[in-house]
Amino acid sequence: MATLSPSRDAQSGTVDIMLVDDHAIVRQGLRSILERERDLRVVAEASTATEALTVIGRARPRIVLLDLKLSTSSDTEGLDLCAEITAGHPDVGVLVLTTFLDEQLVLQAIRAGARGYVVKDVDTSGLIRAIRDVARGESAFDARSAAAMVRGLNAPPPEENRTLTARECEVLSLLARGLSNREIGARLYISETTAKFHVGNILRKLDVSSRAEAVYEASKMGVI
Amino acid sequence: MATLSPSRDAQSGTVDIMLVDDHAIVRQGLRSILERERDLRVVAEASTATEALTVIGRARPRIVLLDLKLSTSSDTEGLDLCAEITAGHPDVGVLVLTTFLDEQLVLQAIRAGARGYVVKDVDTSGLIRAIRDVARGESAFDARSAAAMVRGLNAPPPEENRTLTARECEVLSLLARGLSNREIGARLYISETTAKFHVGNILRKLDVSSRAEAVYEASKMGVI
DNA sequence: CACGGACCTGTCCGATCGGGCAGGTTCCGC
DNA sequence: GCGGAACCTGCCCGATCGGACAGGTCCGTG
Repeated sequence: MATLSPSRDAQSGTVDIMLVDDHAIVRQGLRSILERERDLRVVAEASTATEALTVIGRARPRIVLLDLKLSTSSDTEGLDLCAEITAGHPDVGVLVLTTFLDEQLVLQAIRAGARGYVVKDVDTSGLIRAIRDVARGESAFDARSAAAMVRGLNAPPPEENRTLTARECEVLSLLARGLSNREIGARLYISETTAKFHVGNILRKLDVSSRAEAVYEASKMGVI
Repeated sequence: MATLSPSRDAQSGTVDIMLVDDHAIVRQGLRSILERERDLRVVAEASTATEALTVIGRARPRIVLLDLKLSTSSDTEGLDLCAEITAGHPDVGVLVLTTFLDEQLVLQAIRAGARGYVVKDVDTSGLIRAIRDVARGESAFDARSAAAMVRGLNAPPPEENRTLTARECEVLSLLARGLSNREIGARLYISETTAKFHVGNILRKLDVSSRAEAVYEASKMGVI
């Protein structure tokens, strides 16, 4: 059968896939799932970005299944790899497979040339459908990713890096110290409801969705 | 009638009070509440620690009503002032009046020589009773403060500065980036329940009660 | 082998959080 | 005077959090 000259025909033939994930377990799991499909074939694996770039030239897959995990260490490694692959191999479809949903990440992945974005908790059939879609040259985004993408596209346009009001800065400094809404209210002589109101505005302006995230941002901003 | 030689008699006479609070409004409010009582008299006010130490020598109050607010800036200023007053003026009773309850703060205040700890949301009569108690040489802690004190005394004895396990460090680093339990679980390939379990242990070991506080501690620890 | 420690999982519950809705005041600039 | 912004307040709701249960595995030490 040989790996020579893999089929690039859109209609038929085997879809050659490369798996990129730093966990061997995950790669093995994906491999066993995908190889149950007669039209899918895993032709290569890689656990790092550099390894992926080395292997992709020889394996010449049609699809790269890329686990975009912002692991504890680097956040952009996966996105950079995605960009490099799509730049160097325009005929390869990168399908981002990630553990969970992040609006910004969906958009960044698209900018990096990804042709699909699938959250890992989709069922097996969803993943396989996505692979076939991308292999046919289409895009593949599951419902949640698509929704996130739309939200992300709608939000950022006017998404001012809004500046915090004086009061909000006050609240942020307390919030950043781990105080609850009730405690913030007590310290500022305002009601818990009002503290919550300010916190809500801060979350919106900092573009985060939890106070813990806000504390993280505050620490990066040097507010603490 | 003169302020000369204020009565130090335990049984009778006027109780001279000094107010220490950085908010003029609060001082005014306290003054009007206290002066409705015929046996209470506000003889001095101060808005800062240094001012308080200057004024106390001339005013010679029996009671110092000290607002121990860990304002946006300094956390220990109030406690330090409390310690200085009780050291330099052992016949003065310091009654800590604070916005909300904090177990550690109650204990720290006691160590700093405070003879009472009243949370601001007690009713007026509770405050006045506390002042009269301290003036009589007794201690005055409202029910909630007393309960907090007991809890604080029971907890800390073996309170190890427990060290985090490897897994907990991993979780902390994600937690400190503002991730939810679900997200942490997803990234570590464990269930949300387990993530929650680790977070719980981290909170206990760091001696905090919310993830936002944990992020704050983590930032101080340089974990971020 | 038995024990403890680290890790993993689940369920239940009350408290808090975050968002949405509907108001109010004050102050400043047009 | 008439917006508009910043601030303040209340009520509702579903989601998440944090704590307290009650289990389980694996592994290294005694």
